[in-house]
Amino acid sequence: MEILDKEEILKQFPQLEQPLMDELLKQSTLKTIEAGDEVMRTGQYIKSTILLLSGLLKVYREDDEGNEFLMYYLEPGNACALSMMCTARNEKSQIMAKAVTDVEVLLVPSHLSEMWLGKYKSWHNFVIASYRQRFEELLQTLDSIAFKGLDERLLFYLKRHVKVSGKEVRLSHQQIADELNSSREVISRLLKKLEQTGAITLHRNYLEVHDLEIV
Amino acid sequence: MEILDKEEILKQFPQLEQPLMDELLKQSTLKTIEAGDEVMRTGQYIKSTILLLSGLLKVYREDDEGNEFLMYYLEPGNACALSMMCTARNEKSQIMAKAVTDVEVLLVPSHLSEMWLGKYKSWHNFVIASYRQRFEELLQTLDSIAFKGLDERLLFYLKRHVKVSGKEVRLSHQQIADELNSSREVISRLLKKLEQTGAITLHRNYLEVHDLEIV
DNA sequence: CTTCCTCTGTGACAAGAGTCACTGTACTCC
DNA sequence: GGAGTACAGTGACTCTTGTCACAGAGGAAG
Repeated sequence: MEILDKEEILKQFPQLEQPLMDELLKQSTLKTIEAGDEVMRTGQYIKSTILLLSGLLKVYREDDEGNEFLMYYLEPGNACALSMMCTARNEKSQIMAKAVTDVEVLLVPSHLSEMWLGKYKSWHNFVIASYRQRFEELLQTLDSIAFKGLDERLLFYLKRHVKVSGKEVRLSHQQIADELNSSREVISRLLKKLEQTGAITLHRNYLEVHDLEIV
Repeated sequence: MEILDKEEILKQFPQLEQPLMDELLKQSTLKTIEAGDEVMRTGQYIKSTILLLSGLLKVYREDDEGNEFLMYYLEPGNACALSMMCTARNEKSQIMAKAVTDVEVLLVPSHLSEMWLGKYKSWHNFVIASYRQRFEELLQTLDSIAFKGLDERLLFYLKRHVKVSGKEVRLSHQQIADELNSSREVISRLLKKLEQTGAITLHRNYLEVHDLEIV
C-alpha cells in the first residue's frame, strides 16, 4: 500500500471534518485501477465504500443479454453511492463500474463507513449528498431515455462527456452506440448530421466538439 | 389537526425506536389527501418529510410538454425519499406525486427530520433504507424503458400495479398509455393481444388480471 | 327511448431505429 | 510497399411505435 498523500486527499474532500480526515487517512486503503478495468459489479459482495481521488469512472447498467447503457460518470471528489447501498441483489441486470482512465480510489471498510455516519456529521452529510447527486443524475438519464429521441440523447451524451473529459471525445462510433444501447450505423448517421451543422468534426477514433448548443 | 392514532402509526413503522416514536407523535402533523390530488412537485419548496400511513401514492416524472411516466408507487410504511432530498431544482422536468386513492400522510418538519438523523439511529437507518429502495425501484423502471419493448413494459407495469392494488386494474387504456408515455391505440392493441393469450380480461374502464407469467 | 359523451377497436400510413450487406479508408505490422 | 484489420459511410429493408380517421359500444341523464 502506498502512502496516502494527505494534502491531495484533503483537496478532493474539503467538506470532511478534521478528525474524520485523520481516521480516513489511517483506516482506508489506496488502490490504483487501470483504465478499462472493472471496479465493481452488483451481485458481488461490496465490502468497501469507494471514494474517487483521481481519474474517471463510468457507472452503467448491463442486462442479461449484454446490452448496456451509461448511467453517469464519477469524478474525483465523488463517492460511489452504490457501493454504499449495495444490498444482495440477485437480479439479472447488473450495475457495473469501470475505469475510463487510470483511477485512484480510496477504499473505506463498510463497517467504518457505517459507524462514521453516526460519529461524524460531515460524513453523514457527504453520504446523503452523494445519494442525492446520483439520484438526480440518474433521473436525467432516465428523462433522456424516456422522453427524447436518439438524436437528443446523443447530444445529451456528448455534452456530459465533454463536461467530464473535454472537447476531444476519444471514442469510436461503436463505443458510443454501446453506451447508448444503440447500433453503430445509427450513431454514425446521427454524428454525420451533427457534423453537417458544424457542431462537431469527425475523425477516426475520436471527434471534436465545437458547440453543441447551436443544434 | 386530528389526533394521531399511535397504534396505527406504530404498526406502519415498527422499525422506529420508542423515543423517536414519541417525538414523531408529538411533532408531526397528520394530513389527509383526496384521491387525485397532487401531493408534491419538485421545484416547489418542500418543507416536510412525508411518511405514508394509508392509501397509495404514485410518483412520476413530467416533462415540459406534459409527457409523463410512472417512476414507482409508494405504499403505507414508505417514506417519500424525494421529500427528503428535494433541493432547489429549477429544471424543466419535474417529479410529481399524486394520490391514487385517498391518502393519509404524516408530515415531519424538515429541520426535525434532519436533526433526528444524528439523534436516532433507527431514523437514520430508515432514511437510508428509503433511499435504497427508491433507487432500486427507479433502476427497475429505467431497465424496462431502456432494454424492453413496449409489450414487456406493459407487462411490468401491470405486474407492479397488481402488486400494489390487486387484480382489478381500474384504469382506462388512456390512463395506462399516459403512465407509460405511449398512446392509447398502441396500448389497446397490446392489451388485446394479452387478452387473447388469456392473461387478462378487458372491460370498460377496468381490466382483470389472471396470470401475467404465462405470456 | 334518445342524446351525448367517453371509452374501445381497427385499418392505413408515417417516422424512427435496428439490421444486413457491402464499400471505402486509415492505420499497423511485417 | 503490401496485407490485414478495425473503423466509418451508405443504401435498402424490416419492425416497432406513434398518428390519423373513423366506427362501434356502453353508460349516464334527461
